[in-house]
Amino acid sequence: MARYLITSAIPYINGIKHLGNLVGSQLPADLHARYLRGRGHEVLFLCATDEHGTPAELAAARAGKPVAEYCAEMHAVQARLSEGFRLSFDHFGRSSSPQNHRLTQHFALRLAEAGLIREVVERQMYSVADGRFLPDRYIEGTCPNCGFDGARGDQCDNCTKQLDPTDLINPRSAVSGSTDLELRETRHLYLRQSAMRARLAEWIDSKADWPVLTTSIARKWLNDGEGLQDRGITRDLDWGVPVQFAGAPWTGMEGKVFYVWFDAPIEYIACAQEWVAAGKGGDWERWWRTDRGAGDVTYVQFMGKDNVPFHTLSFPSTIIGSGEPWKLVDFIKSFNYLNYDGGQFSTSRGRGVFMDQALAILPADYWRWWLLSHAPENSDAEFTWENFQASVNKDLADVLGNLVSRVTKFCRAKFGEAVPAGGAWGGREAALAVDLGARVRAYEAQMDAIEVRKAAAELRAIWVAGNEYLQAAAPWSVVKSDPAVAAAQVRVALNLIRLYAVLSRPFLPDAAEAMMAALGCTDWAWPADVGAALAVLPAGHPFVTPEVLFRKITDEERADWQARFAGRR
RNA sequence: GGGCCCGUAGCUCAACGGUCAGAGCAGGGCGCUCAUAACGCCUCGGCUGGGGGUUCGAAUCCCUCCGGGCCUACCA
Repeated sequence: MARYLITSAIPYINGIKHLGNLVGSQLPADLHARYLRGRGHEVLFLCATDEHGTPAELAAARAGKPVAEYCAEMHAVQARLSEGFRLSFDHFGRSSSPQNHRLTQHFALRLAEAGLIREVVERQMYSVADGRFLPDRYIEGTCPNCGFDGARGDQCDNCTKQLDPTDLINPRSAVSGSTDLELRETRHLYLRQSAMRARLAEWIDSKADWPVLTTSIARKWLNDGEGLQDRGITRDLDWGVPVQFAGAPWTGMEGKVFYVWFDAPIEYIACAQEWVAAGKGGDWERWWRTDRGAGDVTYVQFMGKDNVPFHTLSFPSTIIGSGEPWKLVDFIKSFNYLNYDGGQFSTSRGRGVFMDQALAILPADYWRWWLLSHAPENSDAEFTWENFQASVNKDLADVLGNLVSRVTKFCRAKFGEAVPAGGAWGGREAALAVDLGARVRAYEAQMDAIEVRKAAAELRAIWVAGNEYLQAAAPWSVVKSDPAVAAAQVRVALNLIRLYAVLSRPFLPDAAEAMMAALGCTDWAWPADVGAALAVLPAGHPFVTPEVLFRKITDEERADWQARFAGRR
């Protein structure tokens, strides 16, 4: 039994996430966590909401609420949706927690003591009317290059030219529209990532088994131009972790907070402290401090590709730079983007399916199966309703659901609702055990490697093997001439259902529970020996014929949903 | 502009430089009748985006062109 620490990139607080966000981090992280638990390992699976930053403040303002109140409400909403998707976090924390405040300030202090913090005076756009500094992208104006009127201070969306806010003609605040803007001097803390470059490069180079997506993005930032740049880790905002605190080695930082990307990864650690504070665990240090027992922990992070630089460079700089024995990530699984029906998911335009809408249409398992079996691992993937309908109907309803249905109903009709006695295994049953044994080992290999699509394909093949066996054994024919042989066949088939529940549980937690409940079984032991696993349910063991596990999606529904989610939420 | 990823069957995707490029879905045929008109078997389907090169051998490595996507440091 090994120990695994698993974190999912923490979703931003300002709204309900869409299916692309879900499949990019939380869902595959949950798959991995459930699988490892199923194998009997000790797992700590953490996630949280990322609550600081300008967008949170503006979203709260739009909602007419204090930002703390807004974040508390949205955290509850996201927590509820996480439960709806059966995301099995051991704790779902908040980056605004007191634990994260303390820890973020602690890291800043340690980094300063290590000489890795420097102060920089820079000039930022200040909006007098809004009473705040504005990030570049919150300044709008006319592009000096193409004349487009809606250009942002960081880039023109029309001609894609990189801009500085001062380049814009007639600049205005994107928040209020005010043109009363001025450049003001402001002092900020920078993390001297450049000083860590060689060490980070060596570390990345040692990770030969990481996804190309992960290492190529990291190398790009390490080597591009003049190499890894120092990064500002503070901002002129109210909402966040204060930069000026008792014991801080700098002065005059009142009114500033740490940049969200500094404190957000630290929340991975703080979340473990929250987990203890919530009474769910007794010791967070054995997961995070290599001097307190975390030396044998395997730490795996899941994230979308946009998060990779922060997890491969910034956060490791923080961890390593502290000089303290914190656990460093062992494997970073990153994902490409999921597109929606020929374009991108769009929160602002309401294009695509969002987590709340998805659950209002169909139960979690339907979405989990499609999203995971189509996870954007090697390139961007695309959600289409046709594909979704085909996968759900074929894989879940026909191959798995119908198998459960045909076995239990046949048994009920011929032998009653209990595992039938009599007969013995023949060559076909032995061959099935051998075949499934090999497939289960292949499935484990893909799951161990976090090859999500390939694991899903292997699981499906395991389901299909059950239908092949039934077709070849044909107990509905055999029962007429040799009921004892048919009984042995049905006994195997009923045990197949239990085996499939155990194997499918990481992908389909609810369906797995329903299958086990129908069988009246609570033995979730992972099948080390498939032959033995096919004899767990003994003759005479009662069961209940379950309801339909997965219903089919009709053409009418598909057309309806297609129209409903095309845009304008 | 620079960098990275991708391009394989109608669709979604596999394939450490090494049998005849494979699966699922869709299409066609046959079988079965326990089951959610479900299941099984067989079958059709490819100039691996184009062109050059390296090699005994290329989907795979190199060059180039075409097409798609992403990143480019103040959105997170």
